[in-house]
Amino acid sequence: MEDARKNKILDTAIELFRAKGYSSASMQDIAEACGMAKASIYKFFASKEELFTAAFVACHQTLLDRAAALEREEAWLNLSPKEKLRRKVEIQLEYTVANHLFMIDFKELPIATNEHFIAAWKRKKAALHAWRRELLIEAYGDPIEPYVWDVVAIFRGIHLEYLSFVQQKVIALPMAELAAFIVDRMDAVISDMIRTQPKPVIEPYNAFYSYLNPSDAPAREETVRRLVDLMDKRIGELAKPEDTKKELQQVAAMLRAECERVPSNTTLIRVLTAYLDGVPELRSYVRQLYNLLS
Amino acid sequence: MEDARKNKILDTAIELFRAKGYSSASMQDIAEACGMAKASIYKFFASKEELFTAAFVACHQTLLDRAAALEREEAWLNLSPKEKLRRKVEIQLEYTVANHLFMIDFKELPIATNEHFIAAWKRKKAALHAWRRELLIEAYGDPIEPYVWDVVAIFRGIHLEYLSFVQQKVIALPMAELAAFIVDRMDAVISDMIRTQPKPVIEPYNAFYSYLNPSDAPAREETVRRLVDLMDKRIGELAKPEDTKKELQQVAAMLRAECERVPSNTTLIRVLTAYLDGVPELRSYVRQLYNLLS
DNA sequence: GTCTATACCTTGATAGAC
DNA sequence: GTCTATCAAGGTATAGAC
Repeated sequence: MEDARKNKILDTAIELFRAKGYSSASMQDIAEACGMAKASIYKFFASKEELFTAAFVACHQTLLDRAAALEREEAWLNLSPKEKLRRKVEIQLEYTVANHLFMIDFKELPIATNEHFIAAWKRKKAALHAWRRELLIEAYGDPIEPYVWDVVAIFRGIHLEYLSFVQQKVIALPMAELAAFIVDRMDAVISDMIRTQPKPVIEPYNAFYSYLNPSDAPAREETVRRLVDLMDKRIGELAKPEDTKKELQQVAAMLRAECERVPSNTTLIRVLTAYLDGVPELRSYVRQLYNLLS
Repeated sequence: MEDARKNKILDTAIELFRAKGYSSASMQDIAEACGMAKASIYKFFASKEELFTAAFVACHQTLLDRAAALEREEAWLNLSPKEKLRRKVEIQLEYTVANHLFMIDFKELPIATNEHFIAAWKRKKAALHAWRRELLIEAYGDPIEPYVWDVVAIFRGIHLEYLSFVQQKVIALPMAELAAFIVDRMDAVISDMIRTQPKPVIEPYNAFYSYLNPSDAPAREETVRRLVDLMDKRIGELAKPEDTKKELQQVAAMLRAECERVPSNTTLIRVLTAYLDGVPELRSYVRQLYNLLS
């Protein structure tokens, strides 16, 4: 049976990657742990990167499967929205504790440049992202729609931070209680947002494309455009003579045009931003613009 | 001037580590970027790990320095507590954007087993952690004291999550506004916690253990002191005869005295802790204490 | 299909001329 | 102090006998 052998390699690889990380877990280690020769692994997986990708995908499937199974349980429909949310958070906590390696940023890993892996990674990331959006909408309904990506971000941030404490084994609490605690905090954040209606930070447009595709060119251009719009608006509010403001706005317009041109003149952009940087009120805009363009 | 050369290596290393990560930035790369031979680097830094540690330390000093500088500004005292908080959050955001590599978990890196690095890492982590606690206490006052570590955790989680969006260049907002947004969300979480008084998840005891670090001598002494205090208090709450508790508290006092003496008698410490370890309720304290002292 | 043995490469680190 | 040249270690991946 070749499948059995392949699965054994995969399971062992998952275990070792989890324990030692990508770089430190060598093919040699995995082969030894499987009780076979290194060359045999290469009969099933063409490279270490492909093996890791397979491990990554297999691991991620688990969470979504478990969440789906939850909804098929008999008692599920009788639960309150909040309790449903809590249950799902609990599952997510448990899953993430076990699969921490596969949840973090892969920026540091050599595999972060492997195209096959990146494709798989993005797919899973998007699925998780959409799933989180779904469960928050289910729990809190339409009112959070305008902020939903901010809500997802805040939820994920809190979740991951507590997770690191769990990882350090300093939380003497069952995951069920931790999940309840997190949900209570989310309650507070969300009801406040619904009441005060702040301007969302993460716009749907960005969340949509960028989470999948951080380096997506059109998305970034759109972001730059919005930032320049904001800066333009801010200039209008400055306590300065009208003609000064007019001039600053012209500079902003030139900057905007230059950013959209392909290829853009980086020297001109530098000069224009340097000019705007002279106005203290605009400095933080300019800085963020720099960040976007670099 | 040897210092100039050393600094050049350090700056280049920081740049390359930031851009490519620890593993992918080779000494070869760094040497080439410096315009010198690889062997020359080894005249200044004994190993790659030491170079990385130096880069890490140099980078971290910046944030705390900048925060300290902020407080010396003239207008500082006239700001409201909330505005002070917002300003500090802004600085932290800007700093963290620039030094992302040095802020993440190093679990995946080979350097995570280097003792020198771990010591430096923990020291900086503890300093940042204490700083965050400080600024939140300053902004919200004593009422948050019981939850302060949870508040810090939630703040850090939200902060890091938004940071990843900044990193992905999808946030069309100056850091000043993002900081204000985050502070508003923290407001909601905190006033809710003050109102509902939930049981904290992260106990001060745990916070010490995970963040205040054994390798930093003064910090460690303080940690030990607080830990013994906590243990002393716990002894007072035991359901035991008064004279038994009295005796246990005497042992704790001796332990405390011995820990503060330099050099301390490790055998005596072992004996004292072993004695306290006989009381089940104190066992987890003893274990952590042992950890701090090892 | 599975093993042994090895080719080949990239690292970090060093020796030794200048 | 700085270079060139080189080493040793450890990694991925493969060739070839069985």
